[in-house]
Amino acid sequence: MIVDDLRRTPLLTGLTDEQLAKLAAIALPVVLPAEATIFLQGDPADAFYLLAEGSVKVLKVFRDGRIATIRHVRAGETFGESVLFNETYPAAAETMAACRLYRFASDDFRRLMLAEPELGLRIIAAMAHLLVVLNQRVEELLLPVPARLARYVLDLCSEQGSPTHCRLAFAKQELAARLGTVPETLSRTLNRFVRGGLIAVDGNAFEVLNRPALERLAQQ
Amino acid sequence: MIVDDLRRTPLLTGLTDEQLAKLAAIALPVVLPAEATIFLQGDPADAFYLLAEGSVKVLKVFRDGRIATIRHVRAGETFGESVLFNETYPAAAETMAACRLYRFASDDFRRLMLAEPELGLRIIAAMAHLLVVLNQRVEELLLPVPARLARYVLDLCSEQGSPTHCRLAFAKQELAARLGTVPETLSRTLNRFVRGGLIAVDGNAFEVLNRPALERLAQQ
DNA sequence: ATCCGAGCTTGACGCAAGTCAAGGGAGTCG
DNA sequence: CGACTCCCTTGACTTGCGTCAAGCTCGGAT
Repeated sequence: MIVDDLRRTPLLTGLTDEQLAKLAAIALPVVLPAEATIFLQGDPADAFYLLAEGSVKVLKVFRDGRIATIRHVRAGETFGESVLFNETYPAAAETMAACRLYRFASDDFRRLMLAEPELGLRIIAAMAHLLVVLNQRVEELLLPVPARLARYVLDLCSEQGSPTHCRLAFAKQELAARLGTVPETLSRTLNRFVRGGLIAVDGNAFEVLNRPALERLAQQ
Repeated sequence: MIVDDLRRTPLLTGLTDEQLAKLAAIALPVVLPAEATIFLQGDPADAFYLLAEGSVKVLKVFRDGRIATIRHVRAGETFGESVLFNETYPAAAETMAACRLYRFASDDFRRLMLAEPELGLRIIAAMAHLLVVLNQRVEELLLPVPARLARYVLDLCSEQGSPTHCRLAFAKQELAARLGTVPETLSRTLNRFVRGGLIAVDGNAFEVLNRPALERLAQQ
């Protein structure tokens, strides 16, 4: 049931059943397998998406084939919101796993927003969050790789609710792309952290051993 | 007159006099000299701003004193919009010249937005634009300095309406910060461009001599 | 078991770009 | 007119990180 998916979305909690129903009326369910392209950078943009289940990455592809991941989208989050007032997508999106998502046509959504101002507030909240994420990304890219990695590990821990343990949900090369670097450099940096006693690594599981040092590194 | 300033803002064109009056009612005029700090990164965020006159830069300051400019705000643009749903500012803002600006308290604005959904659309448009800018910034930072400079020069030309000529409105060290680099590197890169016959430089005025080559460079 | 391939790691190397230090205008002040 | 400052430039040096090229490990297919 579409409304149930919408209700489960953090962004939309607190909306009335009536509001959710109106939203559901313009939501187009989409099901995609893993590694599917949802849109490419520069594509004409006429819709944004809500990810109900699965996992998606937003990325930039460069002329020389390099790929940089901007963000990983998790279930319950939206992506492509900027299209509400842009004519092309500023980045590409592709699925990392099988996904269920909902597509909202910008026109429909804009119309609905005028009738339900509350929805506008929600979208603004989503965009504000995105702005914060992008701001972080800009800040990170101005920092050396070890700082980026330290930040990522600390964030991952707090996200997974443990002060010291966390687990990567994807391959390390994926993490390298997310950090704006390459697998070789990630491997070396991780190694240096381990030798320095900052963290312990077991496959995709990380353990923070020296949080203060890691936090110091994250600052720059 | 506040309403006149608002009417001149591209973002707000098309609003009715009544809507503008309501906006004006919650706008707090602020006058600042050059080089004044408007807010710092991490400051509690309870307002965003519309720049009526002057020029402002949004920047990040790092522990080691390095400064990176995120964007230059020109008259008629807003900044700090993300605070509508965030509790702190993600970057700092300071004036580059004497400025007249209007401060909008987030609470006031949110209230007004529910009464005037149209305003929500405008703010969403502003945020969508910001998202595009930040996206560009992320993309740029993944490119080498010459590519960033090439992009900047090309953008500056098109912004100033000439295919070949443009003029920098501020010191070169300011440009270096905007490009995420240092004056020395900018100087050398500029020099290489000149020696390669890509551009001519006279003080703060640039002339594009070989646009195709510059565009190729801008790609990567 | 054996083979294979994907993902990860390691080493050697090169280059882009940052740092440090010094020197050159150009404008402004006394 | 010098002296000061600010901005820009130049040179020499250092280093972080990407590239290229091997190995390594481990899980799946046969």
